Amino acid sequence: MAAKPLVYLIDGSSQMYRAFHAPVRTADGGILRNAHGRPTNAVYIFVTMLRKLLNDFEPQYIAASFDLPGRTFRDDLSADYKANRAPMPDELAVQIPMVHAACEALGVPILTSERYEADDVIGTLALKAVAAGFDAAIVTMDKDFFQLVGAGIRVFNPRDEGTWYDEEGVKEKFGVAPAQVVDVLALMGDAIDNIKGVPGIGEKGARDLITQYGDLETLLAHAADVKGKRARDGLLAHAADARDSRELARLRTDVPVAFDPEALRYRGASRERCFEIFSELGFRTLVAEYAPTADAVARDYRLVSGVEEVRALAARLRAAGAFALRVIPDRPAAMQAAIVGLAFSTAARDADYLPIGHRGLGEAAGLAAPSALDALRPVLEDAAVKKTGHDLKFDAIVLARHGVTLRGLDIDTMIASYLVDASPHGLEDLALEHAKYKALSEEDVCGRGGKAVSMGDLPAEAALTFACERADLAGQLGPILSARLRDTELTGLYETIERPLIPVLVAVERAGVRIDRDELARQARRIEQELASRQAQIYGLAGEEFNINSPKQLSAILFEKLALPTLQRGGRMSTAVEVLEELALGHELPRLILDWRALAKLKGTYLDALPQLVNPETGRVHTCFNQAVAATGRLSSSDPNLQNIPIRTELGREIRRAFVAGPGRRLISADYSQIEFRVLAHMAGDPFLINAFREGADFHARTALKIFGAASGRNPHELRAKAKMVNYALLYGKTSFTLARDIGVTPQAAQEFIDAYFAGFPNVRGFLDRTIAQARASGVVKTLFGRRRLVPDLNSRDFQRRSQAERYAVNMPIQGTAADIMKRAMIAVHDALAPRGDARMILTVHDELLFEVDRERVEDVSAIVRACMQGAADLAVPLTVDIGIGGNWKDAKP
DNA sequence: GATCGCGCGTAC
DNA sequence: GACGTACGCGCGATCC
Repeated sequence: MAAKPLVYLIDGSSQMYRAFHAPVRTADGGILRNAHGRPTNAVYIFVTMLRKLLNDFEPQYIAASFDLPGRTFRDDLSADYKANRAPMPDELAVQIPMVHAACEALGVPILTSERYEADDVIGTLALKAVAAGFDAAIVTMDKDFFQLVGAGIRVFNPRDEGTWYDEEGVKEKFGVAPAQVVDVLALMGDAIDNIKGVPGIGEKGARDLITQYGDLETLLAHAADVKGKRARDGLLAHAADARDSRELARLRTDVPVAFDPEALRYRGASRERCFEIFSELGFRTLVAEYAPTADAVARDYRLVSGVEEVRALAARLRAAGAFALRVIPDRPAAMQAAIVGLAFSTAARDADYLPIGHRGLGEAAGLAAPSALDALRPVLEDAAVKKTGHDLKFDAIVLARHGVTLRGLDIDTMIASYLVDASPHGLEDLALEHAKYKALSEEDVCGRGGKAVSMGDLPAEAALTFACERADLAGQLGPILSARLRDTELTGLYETIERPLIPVLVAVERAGVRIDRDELARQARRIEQELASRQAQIYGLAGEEFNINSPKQLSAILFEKLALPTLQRGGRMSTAVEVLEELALGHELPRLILDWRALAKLKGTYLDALPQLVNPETGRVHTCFNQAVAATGRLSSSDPNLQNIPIRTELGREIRRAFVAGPGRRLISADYSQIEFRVLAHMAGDPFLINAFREGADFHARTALKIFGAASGRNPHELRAKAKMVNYALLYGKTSFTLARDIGVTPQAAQEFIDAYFAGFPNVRGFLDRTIAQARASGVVKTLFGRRRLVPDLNSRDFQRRSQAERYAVNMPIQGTAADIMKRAMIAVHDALAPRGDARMILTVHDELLFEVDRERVEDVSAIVRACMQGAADLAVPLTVDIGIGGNWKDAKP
């Protein structure tokens, strides 16, 4: 017998309700929302479920049924029906039209009824479908539907991997046959829908009684024989309620709705509609999936081969006066990559690809790199010919390593996009946002995971479209983002700080830092011994061996086996340092764990990792500075991160001994002193703070004096330490609660410190209040140099989101202004040192610059560095710079 | 076997 | 619930 066609009937309203209440939270603890702050969590989960269903079962017939607002026949049956149900939350109600739209877009027809609930529509259609020779699958998590199972009808619960229920499944899950389900529901009632049921009978009792007596009428007829006084009394007194409840629980199967298979035929998703509504909803991965590809767009992407064609290309680039480019590398690290090819675009949907390093089988493995680059060098190095790209620093570094100095940098679309809005700004994201189509990803071309190959392993023809598209898109996006910069008054910031910084970072990354690998190896050996001895002690105290690095295993040992007090930190058994510090007072083991962890961290993150990142070409470590990551405008460092090398503990600081100057050279470390507090003093215009800095006073001691008074008679060192913490608390928008925990006083006392601070510095309070008020009105906060950060949540009703936004709002202008100043200093220092050739900048760590300098030029260079850094901004307070000199980074710290 | 989120820890 | 900005390691769950 041929299988009958199967129709899927989705219980839309209940699926949506459950999707809304699913315990899914975003990182900030709120529910999912789109860019406009509209809640989208229920839509997201519903859509995920629906797509999985469509994907897994490829249904031929499908529909989703939804309730409409308003009375239904059940309200007429019982005045109390659903009286206990809270009204639908607004945040769910606003998602209903979006769920409907998503169903339509995905090709799933929607069914509603004025007078009946979605449940009843589904019940009726299921029966009619069976009568018409179909099988039916009811997609729901609601147990009420078990009553319909049998004779071609099954229930599918889409939760987790999904579960199918036939008659046997219902018996197993619910304990009775489908025909008995209504009777069980009638007895047990439903508190949420306000179906009364019978007092004294719960779920288990109801199931047992119906199993024993077969059905409700038989049970009621024999009510007097029922064992158990409560159940018996309940049945005798509430027979009528039980019968009424049964009618409420019974799904109607006579709703006036026609079963029209053609109306229920799955229509397939509409790419355009899905792209449109998922864009509106802000579902990035889905937007990417349904985005149009560029196939439909007519593009002229050409492969360049032969010396003549390269010369012609160079001439065209020069004639154009400006172009977009992309270097196609054989690996992601700029300081190691070889050039596989170069892509150029001088007009939208038009690009050339010059392959030079393909090992593939294509006829054009490419020109020899030197001759191709020689032909292009004049135009690449000509500052009068403007270059656009996406992450120009990368192209510039790779080209520089191949002997070409990229000049005439114009628009970097990655940085421009980041300045406008720090949300994702990969070229593919920007293509979707601005060009409205899906760009080829490297994965599309090279494969993903372990099977991925390098661009260089592909024939040139295979890389052609990808490469040309990179340059083409950058070229198309350039003017768009340039206009966005103008609209947001960021052109000046871009042109005076971010763009000139690119060649500085190119130089710093290329210079790299010399590493003493022997020193690292010595330290690693010493730490290994320490680790081994502590490990033995730890296992001894624990009474068994376990993985100390596993928080899970560790908490099992500490809190279960040794039954140490679980100092609650947010309900979870944390093994974080504060917790272990406290436990260490009562037991020997936590201290050993802390020591072990500190040692393991040093070894794993620094001592073992750093030597592996030494570049074989240069013998140095070349970190990558990312100019488009940090929300405040700071630079970040990765591969390796050289901005978190230990300094606070003596043992950690030792690692800095391995960062050394080359022969005949010295390291100069130049730190801005208290730059963020100076920025605060300036921006707040506080006369007392400004004077403190002008007089060169000890800043924290001065604040201590102001907020605690001179007459308190307490230890001034202690007061200074407390004032320092209050100062930092202000910078980060800390609350009295956390400040109290940090400085070991009550929250009330901490609040008094904060109050005293604001009383002493009324301008600071005014500045912070003003910043938040302006941000609330405009949605952005700004630094002194015009850098901005979006803070959309300042008007959120959610206290937590709002408070977080307020902390962002007060912190960003200060941290960001300090970052602006440092960037200006870097440009100035670079410009001053570049022509000399006796000194190079090799690191930047937020308020510190590190230089490697010829030994006999140290004094000279120190003076230049100091002058450039101190002159990087004209504030109401002086900027001061502390300088230290040494053969390694540890000794050079002032 | 690769990937990803989490807990934790380092810096400023 | 409670401190801003980053990056990276090891673990272990999950996906394939």
